[in-house]
Amino acid sequence: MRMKITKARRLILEELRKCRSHPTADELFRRLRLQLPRVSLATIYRNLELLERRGLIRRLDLGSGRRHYDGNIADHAHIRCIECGAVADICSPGRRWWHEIQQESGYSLIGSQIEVIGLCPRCLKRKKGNERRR
Amino acid sequence: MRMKITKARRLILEELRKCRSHPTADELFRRLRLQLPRVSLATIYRNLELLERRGLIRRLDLGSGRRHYDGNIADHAHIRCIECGAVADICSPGRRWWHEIQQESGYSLIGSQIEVIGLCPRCLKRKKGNERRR
DNA sequence: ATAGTAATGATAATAGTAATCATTATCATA
DNA sequence: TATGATAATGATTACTATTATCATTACTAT
Ligand SMILES: [Mn+2]
Ligand SMILES: [Mn+2]
Ligand SMILES: [Zn+2]
Ligand SMILES: [Zn+2]
Repeated sequence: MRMKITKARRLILEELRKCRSHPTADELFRRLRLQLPRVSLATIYRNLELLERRGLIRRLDLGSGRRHYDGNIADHAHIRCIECGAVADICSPGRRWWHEIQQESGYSLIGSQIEVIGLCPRCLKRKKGNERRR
Repeated sequence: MRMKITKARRLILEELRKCRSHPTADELFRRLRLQLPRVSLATIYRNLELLERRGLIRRLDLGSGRRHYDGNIADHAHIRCIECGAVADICSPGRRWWHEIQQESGYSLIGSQIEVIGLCPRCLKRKKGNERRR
């Protein structure tokens, strides 16, 4: 089954490759409607699934209830602010660790989903300010 | 608000500490009903949330659609078989990496959720067998 | 034993994602 | 460029895991 290049598909991939914000399906839907007003949310989901299966994008199952999508398929991990939800890139733990777990677990490794949770610099600052004020 | 020790709560924690299989809420529900036939699924969810907030268990938001729970709160990561869904323990990447990302990202780190995906030894074997047969 | 209140069971509500289906758009071929 | 096969779409519904609601029950400090 070959993949046709449709307007929605092209725009979704472009948007994901352009932005660094790891949007959800709904965020992409709202952005895409500006250029393609009649697009359906179902089209967003279907294309995200297809693009992920083709290895053109990454799907992030963070623990926030909604999935995030990433146009950057280079090896990297993510950090999410527990306060504002922002998702940023971080570097992965090294190849060393990867080989270790492959040896120890006996699994054949396919991919990884590594998320670190914390407070982003902005929220950290705000929280500290609030504490001082009390 | 202090936490009362109820039958359901005690049994959930015992089951999670005993088993190594990282069950979902529904799996726990079915197991608990053998000992507590009138228990409600809502009770399972409420207790899991409470126990997680108290730091007595861990909640795993893997990319499988359902959450898994872990009675082992020692520092470790997880590996999930993409074929059969089995979730096993692996060791975390080292403290070194943790410090690096704290420095580089500027975040104040709280926790991490690290999942590696692959094929478990059993599924790997089965798949190889099938290929040979073709 | 009792009073105060946290927890429960039953059930409805929510929300994100997936499925359905008639219609439309894409694209290899002529 | 026109055509035909079929992949993709929009609109809508269905599904499923989790959360909220609320009257009733079970804990526990006194
Ligand atoms: Mn990223
Ligand atoms: Mn574990
Ligand atoms: Zn933040
Ligand atoms: Zn397996």
